Amino acid sequence: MTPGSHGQQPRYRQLADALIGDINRGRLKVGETLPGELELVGRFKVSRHTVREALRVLDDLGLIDRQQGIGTVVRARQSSPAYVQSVRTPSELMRYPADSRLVVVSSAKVKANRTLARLLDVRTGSEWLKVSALRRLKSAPLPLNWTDVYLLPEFADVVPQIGKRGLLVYQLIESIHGEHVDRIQVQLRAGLVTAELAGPLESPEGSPSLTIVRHYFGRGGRPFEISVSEHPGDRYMYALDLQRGWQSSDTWSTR
Amino acid sequence: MTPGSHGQQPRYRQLADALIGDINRGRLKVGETLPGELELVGRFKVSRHTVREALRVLDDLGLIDRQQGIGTVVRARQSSPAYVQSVRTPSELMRYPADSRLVVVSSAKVKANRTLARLLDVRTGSEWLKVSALRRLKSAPLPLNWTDVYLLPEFADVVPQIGKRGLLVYQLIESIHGEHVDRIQVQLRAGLVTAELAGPLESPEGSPSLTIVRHYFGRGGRPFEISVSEHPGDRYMYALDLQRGWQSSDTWSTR
DNA sequence: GACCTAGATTTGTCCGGACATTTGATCCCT
DNA sequence: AGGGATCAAATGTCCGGACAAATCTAGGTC
Repeated sequence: MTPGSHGQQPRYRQLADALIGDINRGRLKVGETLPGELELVGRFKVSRHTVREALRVLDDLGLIDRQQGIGTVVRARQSSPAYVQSVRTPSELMRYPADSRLVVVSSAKVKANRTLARLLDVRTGSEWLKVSALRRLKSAPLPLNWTDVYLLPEFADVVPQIGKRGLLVYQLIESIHGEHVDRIQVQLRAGLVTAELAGPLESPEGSPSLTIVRHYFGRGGRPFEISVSEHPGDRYMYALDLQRGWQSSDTWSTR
Repeated sequence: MTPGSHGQQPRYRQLADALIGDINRGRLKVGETLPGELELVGRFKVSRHTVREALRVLDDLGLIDRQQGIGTVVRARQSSPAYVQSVRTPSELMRYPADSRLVVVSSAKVKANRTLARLLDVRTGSEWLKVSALRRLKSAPLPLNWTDVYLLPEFADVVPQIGKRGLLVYQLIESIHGEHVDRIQVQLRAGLVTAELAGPLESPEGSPSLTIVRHYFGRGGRPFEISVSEHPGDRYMYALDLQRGWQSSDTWSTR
């Protein structure tokens, strides 16, 4: 193995690539054990450190399992990509109960500071219109959730329509501005009801809350709307129902 | 640093934990440069290899950036969720990170009392085999989640295989018993780390936790496996990424 | 056949060393 | 003031070695 020349990969990467190639081609099969470290040392004329660095690359890709005393076992032919499953329709995914109402509480222009930029995964300093709203059910005394919607400022004129036409915010933007949602990214994580939201949500500060962050991307690949919702734990559950065999009727799917 | 005693962490992990603690506490601040490798060698009386192994742990957690000629810069006070789950197919939906291990902690027969029956959405009085397990990431010092798996008693024989063949529990049942998953229902809600789980999860009691309940239904429409997982809030984020236009290659879909 | 022990195999951890590469700072010359 | 060369500092890569720990297998004994 001869690195050191210009543009050549380090030895450990060359070895990693060779092993990955063997696995991808099926020469090394899932379930099989790789040659031991010492054997690879002999075969490729490199140090054990180099071999271990190469194997670590495969490990990071999820292609192999290493275990002391046992050896290195192939466990996937290809590293798994990060993609998403298909659902019926985004509107169904986003849907709240039919009898719920979204009531805008406030709106203001904000510039994304470092913390907000990280939360929204946008550029620090970028400007957004922040619309805060409370969703209530007619049938329930307590609010369902609190949502902060961040819009590109050019879509400010949809704010008066929010909660009024039975459409979701991104649908209002599609309807009024011709913007087209190409991709939606949804993140769910555990949060807590903050002191600030305890009042509006009528929930004890510090109680559990389900945080859902949604990014709506247009054709150009940039997000034009981002929403952050807090759902007190006892009032909201996010559910998926998967069934083998059904083909989604919508054109939404994983990419 | 004195490892070698029973149950003690390797030196590189002790050093990693010390540095992580400094970063989490703010003693090492975001944007600051860590002491160089040679300085850490001198300060902690370990080899440069050990220092580099420790720094790799921080790197894997997303806490630091290392660059040749510049140094090691702190870039996050806390690690981003240990795992962001984005998926292509339902089987991937159920998958956890490539380098995670599920370790069975206990198993016992239980009869569903009223509370459990409601949680599991099963009949009160029905009998289940409850298997408790902890999932850990190789690359993360803290456990990812705690899972209670409830199985029909007739599938008790798969328990010794759990965590051993790289298969999910329902796949073990399919493989060993010919049971067929026809439908999976996934529910996400906000929870809290209970007193009981604070120890095993190494997370403060009362801190937020993402609860995921999964029901696996067979052809007859009855659930044969139900799992309840608790993920401390700072270690897990559930993500969906939807894109218009692509057709899923799998036959699963929502209904 | 079951059990126990010893040995072999394999990866995990740790050490010390050396050189390569990258980056930034400093100094000198024009 | 600007540009180039040099040097120092830092991480990246590679080597060889040693011992620890985990696992499995073979052989012997009961």
